[in-house]
Amino acid sequence: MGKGAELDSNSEQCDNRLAIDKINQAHELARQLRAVLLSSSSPPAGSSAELAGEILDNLMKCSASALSRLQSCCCRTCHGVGGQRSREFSSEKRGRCMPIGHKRRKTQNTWSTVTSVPYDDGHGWRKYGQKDINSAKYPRSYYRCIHRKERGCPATKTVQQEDSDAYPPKFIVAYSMQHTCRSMGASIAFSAPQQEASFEGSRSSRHLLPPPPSTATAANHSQTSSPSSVGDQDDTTRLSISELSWQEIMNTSPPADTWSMDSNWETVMGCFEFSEA
DNA sequence: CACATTTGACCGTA
DNA sequence: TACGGTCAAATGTG
Repeated sequence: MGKGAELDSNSEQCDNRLAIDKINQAHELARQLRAVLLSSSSPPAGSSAELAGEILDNLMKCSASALSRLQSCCCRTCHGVGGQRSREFSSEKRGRCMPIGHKRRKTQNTWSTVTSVPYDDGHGWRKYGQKDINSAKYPRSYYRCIHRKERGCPATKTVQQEDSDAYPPKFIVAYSMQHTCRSMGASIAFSAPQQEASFEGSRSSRHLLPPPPSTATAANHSQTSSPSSVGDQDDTTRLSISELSWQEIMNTSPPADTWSMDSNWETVMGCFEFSEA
């Protein structure tokens, strides 16, 4: 109907555009930062600089992913958020605009990352299914936000171990829908101490310790993050460094004389704050 | 007992 | 019609 919707749509496009610009900016900054880090005399394996390089790689991957997602997503208002599924409703959704979560294959509005620590991304997840996937060696596990009930948070993710038997094993984590449950006060949970690793031994040097390799499927490590996990942050931001918890990144941040990245770091962080708004 | 996970069935999409 | 995503009863765990 009318202009209201049109206005909303326009303003959302504006927001998306802003988001895209900001992510682009962050991506570029991350690229520069990475170059600075890696150019400063090739760091020894396992050093903080190397770790930072890895983090930045992930950051860049995630920002690229977020970008493509934003650019391809034009239907958020159409989908809305917080869709509680109902079978009654599902029968009448043949139209183009069906509610989210209705057994639609999620080729859109999803983004993924590859990580060896798929269960420790700062959100609480509850497993609701597992399936053997046709072409995959390992089953895929399905998780949804633990706040789905009380807050109607629509966020879901799937975790699937890559076919390769590499060690540490890599997991493809595909996220779908943004968290709408971020009310736990946190912006970025630098200080959130309650977040326990989702699998044994993953707290210290989590980035180097994979879940027990496996035959054990992803599901076997599905002790979900505790509900009191680190602040529910918008995934666009949080995902960027999902492979390392924020507090760990900060804890491992060496002094400025080692990294000389103060300004860049703050700028990068500043860029990502927009998604909190 | 409450809550989380497992698992088979159901159903929409491609 | 095969495949993938979700539901919900059954089961496990503390």
